[in-house]
Amino acid sequence: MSYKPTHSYLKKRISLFIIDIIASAYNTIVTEKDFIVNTTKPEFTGDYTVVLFSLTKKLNTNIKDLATNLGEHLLQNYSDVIASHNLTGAFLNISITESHLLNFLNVEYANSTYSKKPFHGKKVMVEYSSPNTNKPLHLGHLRNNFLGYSIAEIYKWNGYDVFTSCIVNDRGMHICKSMLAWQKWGNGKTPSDTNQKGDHFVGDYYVLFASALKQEIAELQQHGLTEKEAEQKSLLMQEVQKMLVLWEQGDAGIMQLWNMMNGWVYEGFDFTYKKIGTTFDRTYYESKTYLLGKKFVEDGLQEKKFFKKEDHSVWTDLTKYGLDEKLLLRKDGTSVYITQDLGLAENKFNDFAYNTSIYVVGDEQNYHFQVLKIILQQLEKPYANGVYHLSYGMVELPSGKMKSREGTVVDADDLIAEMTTIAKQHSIELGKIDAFNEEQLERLSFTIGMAALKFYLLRVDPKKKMIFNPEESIDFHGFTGPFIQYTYARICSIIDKNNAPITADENTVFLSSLEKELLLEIDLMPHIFEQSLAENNPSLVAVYAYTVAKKFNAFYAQHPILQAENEAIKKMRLRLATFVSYVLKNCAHALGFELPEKM
RNA sequence: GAUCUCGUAGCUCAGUUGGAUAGAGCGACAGCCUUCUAAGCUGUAGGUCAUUGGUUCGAAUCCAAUCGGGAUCACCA
Repeated sequence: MSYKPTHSYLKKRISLFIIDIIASAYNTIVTEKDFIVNTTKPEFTGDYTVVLFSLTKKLNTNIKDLATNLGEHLLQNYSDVIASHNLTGAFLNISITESHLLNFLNVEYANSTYSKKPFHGKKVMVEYSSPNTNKPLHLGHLRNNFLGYSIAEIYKWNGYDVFTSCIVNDRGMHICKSMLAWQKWGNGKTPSDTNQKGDHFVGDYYVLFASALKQEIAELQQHGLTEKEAEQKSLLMQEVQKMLVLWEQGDAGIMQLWNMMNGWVYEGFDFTYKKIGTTFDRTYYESKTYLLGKKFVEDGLQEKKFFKKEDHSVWTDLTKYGLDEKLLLRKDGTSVYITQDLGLAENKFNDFAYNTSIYVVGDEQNYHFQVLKIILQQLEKPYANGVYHLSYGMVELPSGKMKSREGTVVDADDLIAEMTTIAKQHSIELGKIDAFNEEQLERLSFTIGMAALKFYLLRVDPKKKMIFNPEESIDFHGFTGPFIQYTYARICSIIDKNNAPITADENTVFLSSLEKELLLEIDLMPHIFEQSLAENNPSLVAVYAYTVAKKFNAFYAQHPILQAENEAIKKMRLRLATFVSYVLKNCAHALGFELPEKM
């Protein structure tokens, strides 16, 4: 009759019980996939429900016999967990014993790392953020950063050895564009001259180039050229291409310009990364990995896995995978995007010997990563199969895609500042933090604003695109980060106000149905984190944290802990509150935001 | 054109991988602050799950077609 802290949640244990019973009573092997265990709908009595349809078919028996049989065996063999059962239709509803739940609570409530898996040595590399050094970060990058950070934390929680990395796209055509623009129209100005963050400063020159190019192409089109022809004929584009070749040759002047401008950008990025709490175990630079990629292409060419066209460009034929031919090296010998990713994969494997390598990159690059994996397989790299693209949808505005050229980009720095300001206004209006000094208020506002922002971006399934309406500011009420924070702060205050030691016999306690629900919810935490990892989807954790917090608030709004009818119940509720606070804290940690003890 | 993807309440999103009468938040409306934090709680209204057909005990979920949005198919990254 004692609870064993196995972290094996009830839903799973019930499945295993049933597999066991069927093996002995029916002499048949079934697996967890042969039947379903659900949480029971509120209108029926019970906690978990086994759906019997598929089992009756498999066992060639009728529902009633099977239900009676299962029910009896459950009660006999697992009486410490199973209290009772009833059958409605083909749904076998099972109730969990109160003693099991109370034991669970009493053993685990003080376990601040409840549901955390022990280290098992499997290595995961998570690459995320991956900025371009030609423009500042925007809302889409924030989704990427928060996703990458969160998924790394979820892997850690599940016992993985995690190594985070960032690839900086610091070279290529787009970088040359902003360099050329600065060379032409910058008049030697620096970010401090215009009092701008470095990334914003450089980004402005990228936009400047884009509009100049657009104008030039429009003029050429008036002379009867198609858009594509115009782009090829464009003097600006030709200059950019020349600059790229010079860059790859290591031209001293170009390198100096490149280093200077990238330096400005990094300064700006560092500021933003620090704010949003993004860190990497290692930063890779495309400028340093692309040469290795070129070598791989040469290797593949030698081994006749790739082929060269008449103009000296190098390709691989992917038609047998249902894809097209793919360019690997341009005719002028310079490398393309995928070339550097080949080198990068090798570098990452040499540095970390990963089992799995996750790339957090937008879904517009699904094709790219499909191709990358195939090419690595063509090259017979041992790490090829571990490549996984964590593809996420774009963040769009109600009017459609964000476009930097049209000025419809939601800038990351601006948004962070705005969230902090709103949080501050709320805090002052509510008047709860009057005792705070200016610095504490600033810190709290930032913590709350960031939680709102992070939760907002993480609560949605990553693979779906999401719509952000700048007209309506991000909410601080309801299904939000601040709601989790609020609940946590309340619990802290409850515990704080009860210093008096309580001694009572726990066995006299009875759980209300809501408390039971809350405990069953907490019991599910290991399952949620496993699922979240299996799907590479932090939104499950966000939803979970909200559900737990919601249930806590719902019950304790009406049943005050400190006014409980007797000491035993008070003690039990304090323990439950503590347990909830740990769960919330761990969820928040996985989602990358802080929980203040007072707000 | 080809491939992929999405379509659920006025808006933003869930929906436990095929299970019972489809759920939250926001917004709207009605209540609740002399008792642990009202960034909260309780209630009401709001749905032909894009459409049509199929598969079966059972479909928002699987299959097909249609309509509608988006992405990719670059010597951009």
